[in-house]
Amino acid sequence: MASPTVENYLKALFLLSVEKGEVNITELSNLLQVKLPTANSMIKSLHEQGWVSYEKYKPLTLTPKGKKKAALIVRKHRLTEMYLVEKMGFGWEEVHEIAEQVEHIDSTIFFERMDELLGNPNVDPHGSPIPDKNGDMQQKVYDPLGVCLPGDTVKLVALVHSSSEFLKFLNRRELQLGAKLKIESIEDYDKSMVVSYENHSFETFSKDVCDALLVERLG
Amino acid sequence: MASPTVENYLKALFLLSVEKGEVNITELSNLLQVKLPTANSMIKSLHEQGWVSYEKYKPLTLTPKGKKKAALIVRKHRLTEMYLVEKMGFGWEEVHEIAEQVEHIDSTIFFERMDELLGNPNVDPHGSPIPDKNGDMQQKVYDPLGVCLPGDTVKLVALVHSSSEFLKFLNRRELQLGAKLKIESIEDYDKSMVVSYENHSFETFSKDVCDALLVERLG
DNA sequence: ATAATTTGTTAGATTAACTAAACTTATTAT
DNA sequence: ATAATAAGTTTAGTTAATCTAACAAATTAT
Ligand SMILES: [Mn+2]
Ligand SMILES: [Mn+2]
Ligand SMILES: [Mn+2]
Ligand SMILES: [Mn+2]
Repeated sequence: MASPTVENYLKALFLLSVEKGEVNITELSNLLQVKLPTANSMIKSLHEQGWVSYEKYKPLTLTPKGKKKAALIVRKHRLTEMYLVEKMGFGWEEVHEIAEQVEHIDSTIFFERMDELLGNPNVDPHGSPIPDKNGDMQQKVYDPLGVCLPGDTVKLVALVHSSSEFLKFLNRRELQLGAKLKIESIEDYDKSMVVSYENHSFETFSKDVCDALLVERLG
Repeated sequence: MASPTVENYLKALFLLSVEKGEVNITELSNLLQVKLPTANSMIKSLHEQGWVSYEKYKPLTLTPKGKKKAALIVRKHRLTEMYLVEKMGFGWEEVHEIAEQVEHIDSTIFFERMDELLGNPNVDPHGSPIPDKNGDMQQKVYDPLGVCLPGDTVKLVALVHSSSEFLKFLNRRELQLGAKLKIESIEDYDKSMVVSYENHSFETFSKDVCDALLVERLG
C-alpha cells in the first residue's frame, strides 16, 4: 500500500500532466509545498517502485501503472466531493479539504457504496470529470466564457480551477453549475463581460473570471 | 496535530483503561500489533508531550488532556460507524475497518454534520457509548445475558466486543440490538442458554456468547 | 560565446516510527 | 531465599519523509 504522501505525489503528477502534458520537478514541489530536493528524492523512489518514468534532468511522466493508480485516487477524491455536496449538504467551497484526506482511505466497499448512492456520477461538484473504475478519465474540452460573443447563450458546466476564494466569489453572485448565461456585452477596454442569468441581470465579470468559467454553447 | 499513529496509541490507552483501569505496555503493544520496545519508546514520547503519565516500570494512565483527546477520537470513530450503518447501508460487521481510518480525519465540520444528520446519537451500532463534544463518555453498566435466569425477559442493548466474526455469528441468527429475548432454560452442565426472540424460538447460545451479550431487564 | 539565471542533483542531517538483541527490574514459583 | 519467568528498558540500527547547503546542468539573455 502506498502511503498518503506517495499518493499525493502521484495525484499531483497526474493533475499536472493533464493540464500541461510535461511535468517538471519544480512545479511538482511547488504544488505539494515541499522543497525541491524533497520532491527530487521522492521522484527517485517513485521511479524505483515503477510509478514514474524518470531520467536525470528530463521532465517526468507517470508509467501506465502510475497513471492508473493516480486516476483511482482522483476518482476517490471527486466521488467524495460529490458525496459531501449531494448527500451531506456541504457547499462546493467546503469539500476539497475534506476530500484531500478521505481520498487516502483504503476501502473498496466504501467508495463503491458512495458511487452507488450517487448514481454513478461522472463529474464532481466543480464539473471536473470522475475517472471510471479502470482509471480512465475523459476530459471534455469546453470553451471558457471569455471566448464567447455578445448575444451568445451558454450553460456553465465546469471551472478551470476551484480555489475556495473563487467558489465563494461565485456563491456571492449565486452562480452555480448548470446556470444559463446570456452575454449582454463585452467591454472592449479590459474584456470584461456583462452577463445575465436566473434573477441576476447585468452582472459584470472580469476577464480573469470569464476565463475560469467553462461553458457549453446553447441553441 | 497528532499523527494517526499517536492517535491510535491514545485511543488504545483510552479503551484499555475503560475496560481494565490500569494499562501496561505489553497489553498496549499487543493491541496495537507493535513490538514492546516500539510501544515503550512511544510512551516516553507521549509522556514528554503531556498525553500520558508515566513512571518507569509502573502502569500507564492518560493525563486529563490525553483522556479528552482520546475520547474525541473514539467519538469520531463511533459517529462514523453509526453514519456508515444508518446513512450508507453498511452492516454492523463492515464498519469498524473503515471507521479505523476515518477517525483520523481532521475536520470539525465533517463530524459535526455527521452528528446532526444522525440526530446526535449516543451509542454506536454495537451499543457502545459515543463520547460527547467535551470528551465525556458515560459508560452504562449492563448485565451480560449470562447472569440472567430462566423466565427472564430482556432487551439486547450492547456487546462486550464487536469482532466481525462475532457480528457475523449474530447476523446468521438474525439477532440485532433492541431484540427482546426470553430465556427459556439454562443447561446446567455447560451454562449454555436456550432463548427465544422475534421469529427464532429455542436458539441455543454457549456461555461465551451469553457473556458477550449485554442486556437490560424488562418488566 | 560568455555570463547570468533557472532548474535539478547530491550530500549531510533530522525526526517519526519501527525492529532485534541485550539487558534490567519486578513478579511468581519452588 | 533463591531461581525462573514475565515485564519493561536500553541500545543500535532501519526506512520514509523531510530539510539546508553546496554543487552541476540546462536554458536564456547579452
Ligand atoms: Mn478537490
Ligand atoms: Mn490528499
Ligand atoms: Mn469500531
Ligand atoms: Mn485508527
